[in-house]
Amino acid sequence: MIVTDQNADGILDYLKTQSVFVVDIESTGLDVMTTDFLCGIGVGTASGEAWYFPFRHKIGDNIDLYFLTRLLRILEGKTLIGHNLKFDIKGLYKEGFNYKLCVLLDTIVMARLCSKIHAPRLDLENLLATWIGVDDAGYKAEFKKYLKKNKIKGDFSQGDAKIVGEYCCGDVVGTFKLYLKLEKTIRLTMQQEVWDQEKLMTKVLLNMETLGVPIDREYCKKCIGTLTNREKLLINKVHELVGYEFDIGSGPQLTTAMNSLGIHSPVRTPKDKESWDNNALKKIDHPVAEIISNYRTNGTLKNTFFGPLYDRDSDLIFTSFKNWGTVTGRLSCMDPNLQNIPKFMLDLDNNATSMNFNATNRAEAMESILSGKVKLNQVVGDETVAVRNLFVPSRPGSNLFSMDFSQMEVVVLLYFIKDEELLSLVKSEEFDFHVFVAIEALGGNPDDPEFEAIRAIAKSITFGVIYGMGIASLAIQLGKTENEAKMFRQRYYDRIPKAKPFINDLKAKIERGEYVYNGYNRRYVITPDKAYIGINYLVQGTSGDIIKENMIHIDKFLEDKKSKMLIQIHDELLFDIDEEEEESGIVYQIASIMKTNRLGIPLNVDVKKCKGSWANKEKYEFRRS
DNA sequence: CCTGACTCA
DNA sequence: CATTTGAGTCAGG
Repeated sequence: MIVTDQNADGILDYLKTQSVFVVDIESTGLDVMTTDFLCGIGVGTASGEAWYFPFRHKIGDNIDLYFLTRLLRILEGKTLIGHNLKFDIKGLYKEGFNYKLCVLLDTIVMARLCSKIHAPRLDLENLLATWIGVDDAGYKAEFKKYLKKNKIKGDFSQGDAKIVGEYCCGDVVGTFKLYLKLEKTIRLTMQQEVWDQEKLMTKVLLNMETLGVPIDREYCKKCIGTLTNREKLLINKVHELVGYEFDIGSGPQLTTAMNSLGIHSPVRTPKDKESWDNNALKKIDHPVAEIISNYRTNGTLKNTFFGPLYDRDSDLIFTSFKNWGTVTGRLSCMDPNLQNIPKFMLDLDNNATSMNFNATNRAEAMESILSGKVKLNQVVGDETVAVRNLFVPSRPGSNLFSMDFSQMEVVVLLYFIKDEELLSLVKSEEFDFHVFVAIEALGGNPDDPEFEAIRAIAKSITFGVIYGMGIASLAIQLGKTENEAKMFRQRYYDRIPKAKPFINDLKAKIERGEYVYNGYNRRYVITPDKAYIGINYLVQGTSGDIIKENMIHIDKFLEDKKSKMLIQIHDELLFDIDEEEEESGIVYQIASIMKTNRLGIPLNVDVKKCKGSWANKEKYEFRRS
């Protein structure tokens, strides 16, 4: 039902008597934290009724914004159900809504918990079709036709208030049906524990997402200039070496160019074409290989990181986390993804060698500078190009702190296989598991100059085991033959005798068709042909749920503080810490929370204070109050 | 093994 | 002609 200025009072009076609501906003687009804003709100109650409050439609009747304020006051502190609810709450938040006392129940998170497939389609239309029945989603197709006919992309304010409103009410009613169905399914699949945690996570993530992550746009702009100029140099260089101009980004053209130089790749893609990825390039003994590699790195930094961050036109970056994005239960992060910010930095010192040109190439590089194609002072600079340099404290009185678990997945694996000896060793801050394996399982000697290489093998095997890696991929990873890889892994299993039986039991269980539950009772449905993957889900997913448990407690702890939690990167949390609160020991207290989890897994936390930016981390010694 | 973003075909 | 899709590549864990 569409709300009008005439009936609004009566409807609001009724809504005031309710405690559970379904909400669904319609907006001008998806960037509700920045440029977009809501044009109407759909609200439903447990009775199965729904009302649409149109506020900013270009066609049809809107109601007075005064009713928006009244509606928001009614919704505050109540239980709100929604599909991808964080989006809707952010839209309301921009209108002055305070969600802090609400209970937030997101059907998209519930749907992921209930899904039995690897990559379920979690849009409302699909979920209604699978969980409720095809007929219930029919109104969606009808509405899509309307959008197409009127050339409406994502801005629903261009749609008629009545038509958009009826559609929105359909979503609201559907979402409530879906909620009831999924709520029951969660109980039947015995995932109440992990669902209880996810409910709280929705609000924690909202707190992070509405805060924004501050960046240094000045530095960003500088880096884009540097990278743009360096890109021109690198393209010229490749073209000179090949002898003609072409698009380095085009696979077919690159193959033709390389072949014309008599170069063939030792590596093939899955489609049996010549592969030119970094792994292939480093095996090619020709100057062009390194230039292409540098060109790619340059392009990645410019096109994936600096450019898009700068284009957001703001000193604050608003990301969105997905607590429904992965099979395992980890978070993922998008628009922008702040979980894959490069750790490396590009060093550009004051001459052409900085661009990794060798002696002969340097002369030619200088030539293109001298010929005026590129000005030297545009290319060089004493700044270092590091994406993490962009991430800076929110204000003069605060600093970024990075806190990460040491060898988290290893410890979680040890917990599952119940290796008491190693669990007690791993409690020590100094204990390095990979060194242990290198010595005890692989017979390495720490005084041997080769020891670092042996440690690297140990590390690869451990990850291989945790990832459920087959022997073939392990061999590739180690750069050894399959027989050698098999031998290394056998020694590993010999020294950690509980690992193999645990993994085998898990596989057998999956092959019998049984479901796997992680440490927080998150269910994994794995088909027998993918039984090897169970160990990965268990370890990665339990780790993901541990840090979620920590985040909920940290969020609560920081509620009345100036310090804020900014980003999660799987086993790391990034904070903006107020200097006075730092003095009174807040960092120690956060670390203590992180060391505690309901499974009693003994995790150590590395604390680093950032000097200036995220790129500059120093080990932090606690100052206890 | 788990992700997301960009580019070209 | 515009839009969608898959493949390839690369950043993180």
